[in-house]
Amino acid sequence: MSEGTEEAVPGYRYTAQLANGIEKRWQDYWESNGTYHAPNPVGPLKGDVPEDKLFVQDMFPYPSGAGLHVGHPLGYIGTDVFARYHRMNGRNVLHTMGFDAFGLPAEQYAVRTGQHPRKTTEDNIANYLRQLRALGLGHDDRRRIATIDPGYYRWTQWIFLQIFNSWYDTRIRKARPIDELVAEFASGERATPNGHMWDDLTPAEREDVLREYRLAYLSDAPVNWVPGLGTVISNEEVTADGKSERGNFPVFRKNLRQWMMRITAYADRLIDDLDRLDWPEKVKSMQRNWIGRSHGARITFTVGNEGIEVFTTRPDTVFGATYVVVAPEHPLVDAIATERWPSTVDKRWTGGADTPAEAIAAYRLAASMKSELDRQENKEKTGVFTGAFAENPVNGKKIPVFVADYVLMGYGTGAIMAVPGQDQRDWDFAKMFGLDIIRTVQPTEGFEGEAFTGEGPAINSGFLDGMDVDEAKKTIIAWLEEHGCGRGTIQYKLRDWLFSRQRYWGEPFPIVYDEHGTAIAVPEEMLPVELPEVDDYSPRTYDPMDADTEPLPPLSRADDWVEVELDLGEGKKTYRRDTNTMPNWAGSCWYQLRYVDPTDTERFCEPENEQYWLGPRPAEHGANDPGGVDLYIGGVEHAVLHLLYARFWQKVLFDLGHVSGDEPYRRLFNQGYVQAYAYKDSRDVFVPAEEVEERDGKFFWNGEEVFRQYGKMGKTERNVVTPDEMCERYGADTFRFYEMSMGPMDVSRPWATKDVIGAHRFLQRLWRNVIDEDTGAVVVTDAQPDEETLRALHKAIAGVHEDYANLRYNTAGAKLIELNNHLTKHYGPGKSPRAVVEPMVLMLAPLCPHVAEELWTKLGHEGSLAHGPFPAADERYLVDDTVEYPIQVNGKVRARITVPADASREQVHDLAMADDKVTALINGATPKKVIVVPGRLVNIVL
RNA sequence: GCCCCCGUAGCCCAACAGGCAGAGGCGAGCCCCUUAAAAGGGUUUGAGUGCCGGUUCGAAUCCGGUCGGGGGCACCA
Repeated sequence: MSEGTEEAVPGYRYTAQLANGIEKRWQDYWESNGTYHAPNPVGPLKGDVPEDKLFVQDMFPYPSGAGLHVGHPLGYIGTDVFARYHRMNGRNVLHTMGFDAFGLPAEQYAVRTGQHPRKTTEDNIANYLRQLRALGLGHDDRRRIATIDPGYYRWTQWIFLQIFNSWYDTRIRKARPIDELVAEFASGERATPNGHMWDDLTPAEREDVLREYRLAYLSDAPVNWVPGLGTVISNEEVTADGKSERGNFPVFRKNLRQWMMRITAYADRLIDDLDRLDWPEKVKSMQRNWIGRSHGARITFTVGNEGIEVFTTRPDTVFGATYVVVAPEHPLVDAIATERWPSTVDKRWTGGADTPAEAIAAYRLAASMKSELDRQENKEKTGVFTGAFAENPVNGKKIPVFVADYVLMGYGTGAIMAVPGQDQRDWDFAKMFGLDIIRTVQPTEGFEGEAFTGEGPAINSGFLDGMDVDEAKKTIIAWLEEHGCGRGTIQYKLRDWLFSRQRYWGEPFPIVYDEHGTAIAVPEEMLPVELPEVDDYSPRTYDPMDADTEPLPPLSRADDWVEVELDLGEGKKTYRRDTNTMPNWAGSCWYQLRYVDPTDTERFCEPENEQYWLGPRPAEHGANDPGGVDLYIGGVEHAVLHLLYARFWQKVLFDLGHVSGDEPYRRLFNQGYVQAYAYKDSRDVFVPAEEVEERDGKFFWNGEEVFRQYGKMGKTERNVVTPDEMCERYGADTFRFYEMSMGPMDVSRPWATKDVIGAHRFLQRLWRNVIDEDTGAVVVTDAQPDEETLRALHKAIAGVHEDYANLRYNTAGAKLIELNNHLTKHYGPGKSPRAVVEPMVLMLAPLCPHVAEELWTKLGHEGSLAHGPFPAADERYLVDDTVEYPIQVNGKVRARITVPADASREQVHDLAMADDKVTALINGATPKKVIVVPGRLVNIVL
């Protein structure tokens, strides 16, 4: 490179190099001055706290080895801009970021390399912190946490014990300490399940009773076992096609003793409280859907000496039940199946078998071999007759009982009454097997479909005839209850949360087992139960298809750790530790509470601090305010996992009196994704996106045509762009400005490196309006800005205020560009009035904090602008003296008039009618109508 | 199959509560600076809002339908 190249660029031009210097300097300044430290009311972080506070939170990241790409910081910068804006307006703003650092990738990396997962994870965190710092995020670094820190997971374990040691009192719809339940049993106020006196039960027997109540409990129910991963997973982690979300392995239902969380106890509150949250409708509806509350009835159909209880959401259609279906796994199937077929049996019903027992056995076998996917893809109805008939309790009609796999054992009672007239699935089955169809709801006029699921009057339904669906439901439920053959009930899709995993890199359970295998809580003062050092981090994994395998957790091999001598009140005894670990979600269920009081060693969070930052504020947010983080930004992918679990924990803690609000996140916002183009060659292999050239709408790499696709940014796709590169090429402020100006926060958009230059040029132009590029001197004038400029300034202030407050950073940025362009055009470089430049710099600060700080200092101000002032708009300059009205004639603009802003409607009308072009068009006729919209336009209708 | 969101200039996006379709950026054209170049400056250019219909004095905006894209759920009784 020749020396001449350098000469061309003025010494004080805002180049990437200059920006990088400024950025580094301000990052150091902020750090050493604790600029973003937010004081707490009490405790180690105590300080003067203004009443006006704001808690902004990002969904914290898992620190992956790949580091951040340009998509990740979109939300982080978004929260930062919001936080900075409010901080400049005088609020006490809590904004920080920690790490959700337990998890599979670190463990798998450890398995491959023998490197301790803590080492890899901490290295990755260090790299993340370096990247985050370079972006100039205004985090309170005293509040950083990582879920893997023993000082953090001590409290995760503590909360687990709170949940373990409590039960849900359905009478008051609230969790209570388990001791209070024990007291009820002991006093006889509540009877034990087998009728024995509480005092007569052994400790193990008592524990068996309590297990049915505890909100965290051991269960032997069927769970999702993934041999390919060597662990069990929760329902929420199983994809729609029955695979594991991670690894995409087959999932098998298997009975295993596992930890469960009784989240179902909270189903109603989790649904009902959604109405009190300022969340995207989409997320709310996903949660409603997942919890799946449906109102209906359970009705008993007698079959010989047995009674089959069915669940239905349409008890009003019971007169139209023409058969009953039970799931293949239903426990009553064998009891009700008859010895042989009735003589008149329909051939289609027998599955070709000689007896019902044979038919059922063959059908069950076939059903069990079907994968989840088969069941879903092949919706052709199948089933066999049991030989038995059930009696419909409302009319005594005998109807056949079938076994069919379109009824699932896991939902409702595993049995249904089939009403083909009003249910399409039943219709399909009835057609296939030649069963009766009775309509019990009058279809609407002209209805041509099969099953009718709409509203209408009841028909063929005895005493229900003529009633609408709602009334018929109420009436029949009352009838059923009166006659003792059914009752109204509510059914949920939500299942209890499977809470244990067979992994190494997670929180150990603070539980030990005595010689009877009874689970005992580790006393609080012995927390945290730390992870032991092991030689082998891997769980035993198996052939992904091999369902007949058992989980073998890595911790179970740490013999010295598993066996532990403790004195738990009975003298020193040997106990065995629980060898499972908690799922990845545990640490993120409560981290907002720890951000509030990160260094507290006595409690997970002091009540004063919790109330200040997270407590309900009815005065501000209405009487129903649940409290919680003021703004929580993250992707929509956690809609039913993290966000449901966190709400559940919060409610338990609230019930037990540990927190003052019953929701963790008052306002949720889903940011969009930054996506990118990727290119594949003719062999379907990705090529480096950066090296692809576009010619005439086609794409080429190394002279060969390649094909473009749009999607996520990733290593595999070879299209990753990192913030590091952007900072190096343009500086962090340019990167921030560009990323925020790509579009509104909630919209996904394609990354376009070539567009970044626009943001950079803007900052260069703005810089040039303040600083002489050759000398570095400040060049603003002290002249009074003219009227027009003041109007432009105050209009910008008003607009930018509103845009920042509503997360419309793209338009805020545009207004700043507009204002700067006005200065350039109006005054020329270096001649802008200080009175306009200063507020402009302040308004720029939330988006581009480094360059704003630098200019603010150069303009002669001491210290940081992080805490304001933020300019306020002067109303006087927001209204114009005159307004230009377009005059429409029959909706088309034909003329324009300029009138004083305070002209009355009549004056505008008269002036418009007097306009030459208008009079020419009207040509003496009387208009039918003249519409004057004040401040907008005039429309003359001829 | 059911439910939700989105379609504005070559591209990314604006347009308050129906009122002149354009704020901003990229690109493109032209000019200036430059030996040259561009991560410099200036200036110009742009679509009638996917499509059809309705309501209205007036529709990108409201309503109905349709096409295209994205997402969620999916035999949940």
